[in-house]
Amino acid sequence: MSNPRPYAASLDRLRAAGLRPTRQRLALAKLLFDAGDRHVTAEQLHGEARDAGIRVSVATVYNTLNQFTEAGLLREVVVDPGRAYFDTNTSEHHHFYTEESGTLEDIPGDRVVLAAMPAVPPGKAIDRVDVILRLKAKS
Amino acid sequence: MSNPRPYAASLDRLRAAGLRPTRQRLALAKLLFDAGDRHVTAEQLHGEARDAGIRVSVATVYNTLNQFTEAGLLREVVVDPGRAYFDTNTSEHHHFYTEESGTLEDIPGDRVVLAAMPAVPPGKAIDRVDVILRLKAKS
DNA sequence: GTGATTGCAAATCTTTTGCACTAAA
DNA sequence: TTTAGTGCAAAAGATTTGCAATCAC
Repeated sequence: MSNPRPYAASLDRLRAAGLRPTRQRLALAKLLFDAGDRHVTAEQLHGEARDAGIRVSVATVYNTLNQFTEAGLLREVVVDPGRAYFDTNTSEHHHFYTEESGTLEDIPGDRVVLAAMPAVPPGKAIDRVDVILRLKAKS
Repeated sequence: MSNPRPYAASLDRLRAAGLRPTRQRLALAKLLFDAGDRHVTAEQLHGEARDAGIRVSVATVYNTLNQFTEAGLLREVVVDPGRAYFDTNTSEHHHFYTEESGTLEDIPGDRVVLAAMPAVPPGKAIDRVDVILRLKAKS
């Protein structure tokens, strides 16, 4: 069960992104990417690091999440004004969002298709398409 | 050009929504609904009220926007973490968003169709579908 | 009058920033 | 070494809240 090089994957990932593999970046990368697809807020990730015995400041968690996003390792999901979510799945896909619990869930990109693409204003191009299906408890 | 009852429409709107037509609610309603479809932030609306010579506190602008939203007079559009937009168009439709300028533009609901509706998690129902087409300057 | 609404300032929450200190290369 | 990265605390925004004063009914 014990892995002789628990940070090998995170190390490669950071090097490939051109980010210096520091202690805290390695630890955060491990928390983020070793568990499959995840959606986290800065506060959640900071709490997990804390629980795992990793000393990281909130500022560093924010900085790291932003750097990972810029490097293409993460994607920001906007579903709540005043709270940023980060998604480890950077491929084209969409989201279910349950406001009540603050839960995000992926929807594979091929399950949602725009049947008609509206005219884009002149001089502009589509950068990204976000589809959010907001859920509530069934009545 | 001068209207003998400039607040008549706003008055009816507030009464229909069950909101007491106070001075500030009437003034904000007029700013919001007399100019057709609009997308505003609390800060923008506060500035407009200020320019129009209406004394309203920021807190009241926030409270009013939230009350109008709860009453179904406005719809909140989430496109930016850390800034809430309110849309006077409450019918089913979607949005173009240009992050660079903070500009929102409506897309009629019938111009965007989801070709395949993904399976909704058990016990949940779809409350709303938000489609955001993020724009950038054409390269 | 009486209860809803407002204003103001303070409080809260999330995120960013400045700067001295630490660590990676 | 040299420079990037980190921690901390302070700053910055956006939004909410508590409470006395004010207004609609």
